Amino acid sequence: MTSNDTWLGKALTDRKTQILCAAQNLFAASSFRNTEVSDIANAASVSKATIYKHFASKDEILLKVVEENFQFIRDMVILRLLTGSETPLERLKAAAIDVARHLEQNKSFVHVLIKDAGECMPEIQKIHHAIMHSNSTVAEGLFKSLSKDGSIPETRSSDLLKIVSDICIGATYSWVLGDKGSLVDSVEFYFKFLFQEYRC
Amino acid sequence: MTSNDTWLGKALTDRKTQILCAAQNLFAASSFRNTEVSDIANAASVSKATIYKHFASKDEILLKVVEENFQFIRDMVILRLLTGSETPLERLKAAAIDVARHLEQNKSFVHVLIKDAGECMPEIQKIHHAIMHSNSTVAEGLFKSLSKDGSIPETRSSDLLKIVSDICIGATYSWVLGDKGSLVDSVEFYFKFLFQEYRC
Amino acid sequence: MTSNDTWLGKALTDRKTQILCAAQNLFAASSFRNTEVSDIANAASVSKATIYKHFASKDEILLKVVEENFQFIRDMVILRLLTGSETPLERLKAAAIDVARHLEQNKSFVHVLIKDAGECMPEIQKIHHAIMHSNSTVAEGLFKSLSKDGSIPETRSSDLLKIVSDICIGATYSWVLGDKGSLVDSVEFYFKFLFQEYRC
Amino acid sequence: MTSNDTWLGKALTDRKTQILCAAQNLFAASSFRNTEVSDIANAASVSKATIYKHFASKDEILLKVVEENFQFIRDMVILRLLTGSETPLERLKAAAIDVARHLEQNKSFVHVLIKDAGECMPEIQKIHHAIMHSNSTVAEGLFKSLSKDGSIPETRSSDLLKIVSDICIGATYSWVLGDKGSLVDSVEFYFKFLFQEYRC
DNA sequence: CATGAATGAGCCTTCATTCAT
DNA sequence: AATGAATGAAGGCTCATTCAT
Repeated sequence: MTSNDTWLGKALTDRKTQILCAAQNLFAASSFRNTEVSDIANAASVSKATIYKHFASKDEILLKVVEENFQFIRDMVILRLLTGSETPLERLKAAAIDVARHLEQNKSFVHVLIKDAGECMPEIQKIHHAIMHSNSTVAEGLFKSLSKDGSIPETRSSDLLKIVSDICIGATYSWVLGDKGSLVDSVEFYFKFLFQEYRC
Repeated sequence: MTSNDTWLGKALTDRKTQILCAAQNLFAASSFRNTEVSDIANAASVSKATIYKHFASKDEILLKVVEENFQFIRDMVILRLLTGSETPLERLKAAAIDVARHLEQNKSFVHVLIKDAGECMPEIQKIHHAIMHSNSTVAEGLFKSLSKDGSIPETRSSDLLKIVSDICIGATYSWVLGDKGSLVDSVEFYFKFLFQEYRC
Repeated sequence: MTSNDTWLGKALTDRKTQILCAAQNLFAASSFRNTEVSDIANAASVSKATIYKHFASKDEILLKVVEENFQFIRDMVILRLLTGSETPLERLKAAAIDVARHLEQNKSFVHVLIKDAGECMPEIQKIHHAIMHSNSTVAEGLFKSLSKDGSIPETRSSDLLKIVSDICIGATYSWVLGDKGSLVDSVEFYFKFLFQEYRC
Repeated sequence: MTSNDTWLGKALTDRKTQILCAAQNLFAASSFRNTEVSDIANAASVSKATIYKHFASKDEILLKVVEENFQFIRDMVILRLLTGSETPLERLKAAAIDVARHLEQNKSFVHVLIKDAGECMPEIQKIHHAIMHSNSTVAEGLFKSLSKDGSIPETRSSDLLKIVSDICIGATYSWVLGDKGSLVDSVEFYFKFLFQEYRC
């Protein structure tokens, strides 16, 4: 959980972390374009020159914010998919809910992602690809698990990943736009809807 | 398909339409931030001053691009939902596929929407709200139709709208990120998956 | 007197006069710099293009405003100085008061003159020179009159003209700045102060 | 005389003073309108951005030039009026001559004042009012002095102030227009003419 | 002749970035 | 290492002026 003195699990005593955390909040509150480097400097209580000691450019700050968040989430997902004694589908659901819970506690990152997608399309595409394609750790982990199992015979496992991924993306987008409700609840509902109650 | 001489059904002989069309393509190709007003002027074969005769600011150009596209889509959806002799669910599917087809032929607008979401969040939220809530024409049209029907007894119709909406948003996002495949196919697949083959 | 349908004695049915009158009022109300040609066009109820049929540039409009006003005033002064049966000093006073009265009824011209002096320094200098120096009609007229007379023996007549001129300029400047009081009264007071009551 | 390394008594080592001094000279040489911010930057040997660190806008530069000059002159007048052992009238004359001498050494400020009066009318009106009205330090100082004295029984002291003020304004205006002669000499001449030689 | 539409040159202002201290 | 001061490159916007109708 993002408390007042950590960001993605890192202590805010670290200059770099301070700057990234401040930047994320400002980008979320207005946008990358409308946030000046001096705003970040003020919010992080450092000088502009200090920022340029740690980051090569304003763009790099955004890049690092996105990279570190994505890395954090990927680690979280992989850990959840590959460990535990539940069925593969249950692990997928658990991973999705973990991510949803994390985003719910880091809404500012989602805002950054949506508002400034244009500035970090390559990063977004990279992780999207990394999750979706079978030569990625995430997808491989899931597919191997499922192939051992017999739970989803009618659907190819790559289709399943896409369905879950798309509906989670949509749910997240809606959640940010609507600015109310619980993302975790939405994701849980969708899993029930897709795989449990409404299915034979 | 968007031919070379119309934009959202309007003739490109109109100066304003020329400018909006050029702007949309440039915003999509790079981004709002990285597009200069003079680029738009060149692309639309008019002078900068002419642009400022038609729009109060650069921001307003983006706003109008988004507004006019949304209006076009809304009209398309409403028409499809409220007319025709199919069942309500079939009409919802048809509307979704119409939108998907339109977006597939206007991919540049989707790029603008995703890349520059931060610049037009209010507009996006407005239409999202307008579609999702029962006092809107879209939602009312669907709900009334469904209540007359008995097709989806287990699910509240507002849930249905949210499911379809979220999965379409997610599909659209993925489609743009992946930069290949057909959005129409995705949407058709999801409708089948949700409501036909895989259900009892 | 500037009534609603004449400007410096010319009928406002004439396009050029319409434009000059409108321009003078606008320049006075804000300033040359802050008045756009389109403002003048609107005020004169003509199009911008029509203005450029009558004047080569915006600068020329200001020039003509100043020139025509100065010409009008010069004619008025000369007529008053050279005709009439009063003593030369009385005629000088009468001329000064005539000018004061005219300016009081054309305050907008004084505003233009003060606000936009920087744009028409050459014209102002030209008339200032024309009035002050003995090879000008004004000065010659006065000097000839005074030399026939013996009224101001202690003062050279060019000094007298400068005193009267300077004090009238100062009075006019103050009158515009103070935005109240009567310029005619001021000028009359100064003539009394300088030449009658307070002198032996 | 304004030496090369001070402006209104302030060292030109100060950035703000450098900028104001450069601006005053440029405004005087051409005009506010025709002076670009980059001209000021070049003349002051700083960058445009530095100018905007010190002043909010180009307009503010002109405002400060006028304000600081007026403040300097007011202080000079007040000091001269209120101190010294001469008679009040002599002190008024001395103050007027001090101002004349200052302006003669700062002709560029007078040029600014006359050329760009339209841009700083409020400031000009403010100081004119401050000098002329009895609740101002300047006027009060003079009036109190005169009332103790019996030197000008025939004239109300506020009339006196207006006469002196107007004739000095006129003399200054003429001096700038004529572009030759000494302002100090003019003012001395007028004081003699008004109060000494020519009076009984 | 009158005009609405179009323009291009140019200005003010901003802001990411650097550097001397 | 940290900073305050300085900057240059660039962009949004304006407005006097022109031209086809």
